[in-house]
Amino acid sequence: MKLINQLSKETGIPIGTIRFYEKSGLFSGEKKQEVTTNNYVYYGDDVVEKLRFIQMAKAVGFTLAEIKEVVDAWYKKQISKKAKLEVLDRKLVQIDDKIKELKAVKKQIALCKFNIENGIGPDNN
Amino acid sequence: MKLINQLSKETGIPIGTIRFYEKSGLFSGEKKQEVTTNNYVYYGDDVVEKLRFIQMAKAVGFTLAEIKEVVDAWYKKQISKKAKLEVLDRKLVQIDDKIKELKAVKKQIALCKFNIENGIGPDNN
DNA sequence: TGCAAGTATGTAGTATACTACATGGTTCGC
DNA sequence: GCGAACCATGTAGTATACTACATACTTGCA
Repeated sequence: MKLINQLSKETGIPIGTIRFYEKSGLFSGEKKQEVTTNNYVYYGDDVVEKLRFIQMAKAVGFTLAEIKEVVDAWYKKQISKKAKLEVLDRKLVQIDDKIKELKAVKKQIALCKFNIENGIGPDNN
Repeated sequence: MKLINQLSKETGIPIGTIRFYEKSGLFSGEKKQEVTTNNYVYYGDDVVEKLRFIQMAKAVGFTLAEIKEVVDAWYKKQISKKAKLEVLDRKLVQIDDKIKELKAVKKQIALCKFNIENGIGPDNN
C-alpha cells in the first residue's frame, strides 16, 4: 500500500492532480483502521494501473467523464454485465474513429510537408 | 466567397466557435472593399479546409495552440522552410505516439471486455 | 526535541475552449 | 417598407481540468 507521494513518483502525476482525480470519482484510496493517529490514505496497485490508464486515455483526447465510464464499467459491481459491455463497445468504436482521424491528420501533414519541400505554397495569399 | 453562416452550415461548427477560432488566429476572412454599406467578412474555401482540419485535430486531442502551429507552418510566409518542416515533423511524431497510445488503450479495453465476458472481476473489492 | 518533509482539507485562481447575451446595424423576401 | 433573418462587436458566463495557497496536523530523523 502506497501513500500519495509514492503514487505521484511512480506515475509522474502531480499530487494535486491525483487528489483531483480521486475527488472526481476515478478511484479511491482507503484509510487504515489500525492507524488511529492520523488520517492518511493508502492506495493499492490497482490505483497505479488506473492512473496509467487515465494518462493514456487523456493523451488521446478522452475526457475524465469518458474515462470514468470505462473505469466504472470495470470496477463497479452495481452495473450489469450487459451495460458494462455496451460502454466498452462504444469506447472501442470511438477509439477506432480516433485512429482513423489521426491517420487523416497525418496524411494532411505529410502532404503539407511534401508541398513545402517542393516549394509549393498554399493556394491563397 | 462565403459568409460565416454558410461556413457554419458546411462544417457543422457553430458560428460562435468559428468566430472564436478566427480571434485565436487560426485563420482570417476578408472584408470586400467594393462593399461599403456593411462590414461583412467573407471566407474562402481554404477556411473550410482549415475548419475541417481543426475538427479532426481537436478530436484526437490536439489543442488549438498546437493546431495553430501546424496552420502557421503551412500558411505563414514569414516562417522559414526549415522551421516549418521541423514543426510538421514534431507533429508527425506526436501523432504516431497518439496512435500507439490509442492502440494500448484499445488493448486494455479489449482485455477488460474479455474478463467481463468470462465473469472475471477486478483484483480488488 | 525540534524541525523539515509529508499529509488532509478547503478555497481560490488559472488556462483552455467554448457559449450565451446584449446591442446595433444590414439584407432579403413578401 | 417592414419584419425576420443575418452580420459584427463586445462582454460575461460556463465547463473542464487542473494548480496554488493557506491551514493544521503527523511523521521521521538528527
